[in-house]
Amino acid sequence: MSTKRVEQLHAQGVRTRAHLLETAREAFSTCSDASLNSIAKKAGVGIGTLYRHFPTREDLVFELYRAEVQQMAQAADDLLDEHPPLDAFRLWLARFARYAMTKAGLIGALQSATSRGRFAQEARGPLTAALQRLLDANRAAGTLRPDLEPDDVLLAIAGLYQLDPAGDWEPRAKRILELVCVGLCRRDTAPSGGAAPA
Amino acid sequence: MSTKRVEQLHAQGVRTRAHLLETAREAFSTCSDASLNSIAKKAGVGIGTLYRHFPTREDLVFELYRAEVQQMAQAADDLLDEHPPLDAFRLWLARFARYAMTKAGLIGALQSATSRGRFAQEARGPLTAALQRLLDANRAAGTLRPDLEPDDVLLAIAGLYQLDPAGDWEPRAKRILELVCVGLCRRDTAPSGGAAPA
DNA sequence: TTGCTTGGCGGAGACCTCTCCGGTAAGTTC
DNA sequence: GAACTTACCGGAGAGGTCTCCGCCAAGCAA
Repeated sequence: MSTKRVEQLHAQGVRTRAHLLETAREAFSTCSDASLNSIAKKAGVGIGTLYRHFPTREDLVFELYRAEVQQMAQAADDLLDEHPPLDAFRLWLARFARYAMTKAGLIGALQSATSRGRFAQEARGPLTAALQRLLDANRAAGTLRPDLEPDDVLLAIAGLYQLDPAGDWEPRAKRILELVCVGLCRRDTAPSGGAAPA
Repeated sequence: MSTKRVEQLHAQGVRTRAHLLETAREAFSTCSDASLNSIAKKAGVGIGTLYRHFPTREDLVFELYRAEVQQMAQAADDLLDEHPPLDAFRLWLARFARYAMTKAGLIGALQSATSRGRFAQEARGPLTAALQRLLDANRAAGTLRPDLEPDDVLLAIAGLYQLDPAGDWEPRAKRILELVCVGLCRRDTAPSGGAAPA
């Protein structure tokens, strides 16, 4: 008994956490708003255990999609490498929309990320950093307004959160993003063409 | 007993409803997210009664602010009378933001109004109608993009819903609205000045 | 060994939202 | 006025979220 459990000193917690995550991923893939209660039950742990590992629903969801968020941040760099700054920015926004709408539950967590909560720190970190790089590149290229902050962008695209992931969100998302892009462009520059500066 | 109750035929329901509304207004003014439970209790009615009168929280909140919503719709006309279309549009958005942030609970109801629910119909009715008038006037004046729908605007300003009414929301709201306005303007028109059309 | 500390665990319980249904009283018909 | 209809009322109960606390076992010190 003692030898068997040698590696399980503190490892028990790690395993419980991993198991919880696995169960949650499964549950969310079936039903995007599965109750935490049901997840704990399905994982065979008490509800208290779930809550100690993930104090809020957002914590759990974010943990589940941490990789996706990182990937989203990474995508900013990739897009900047392969495209002109403004195009990169636009493509990134489109990808952001698709990720948010596609992954069950991510949208809800993302929404609260714009305000408070642990998710706010952890998700906004990579996200705002990525946005900052995009904005910097565009500032250098003179394509977007020079006074923009990542938070402005995050707030400007908040309309995405109102969309119903189960419905026909794509055309509406496209419209929103288009509007936002125009709003973010330098006033003396045409949004996609090559108008003469003032 | 019978004479006393003459006017309470069906009026009992009306009175209960009014009393509920009164209690709710009071409760919300103290705590913007008072529980429906506590409101029913404070009003001295069963929770079921509250739910029959107001099937969802939004129904209750909307009823509370119905006058404000009407007023907001009316304001669109007033502003159009007194200002050029674009200014009217901007002033209206600013007022919208202030109303939404100021009135406890309205913001939450407004948020869900962009999607589904009874509030969606009832609040969006006046709101989208007002927006439609603003958009029409601006279309005629050539100031805003001619292809805009009220829903686009409602979605574009959804960032407001992320703001914390208790915090320092004003500068951020101002930034959002400014961005949105630029995005909604005709591309060949400067947002506030008089640039030459292409 | 024998405590003592500490991380991890489970679930009772407080409180909430929302549904459903039996009871009751107002109004109606005969 | 007796029976019937219909609105309205109250609260039990299902199911959620989240907190709190007692329990256990591992690791550590004497």
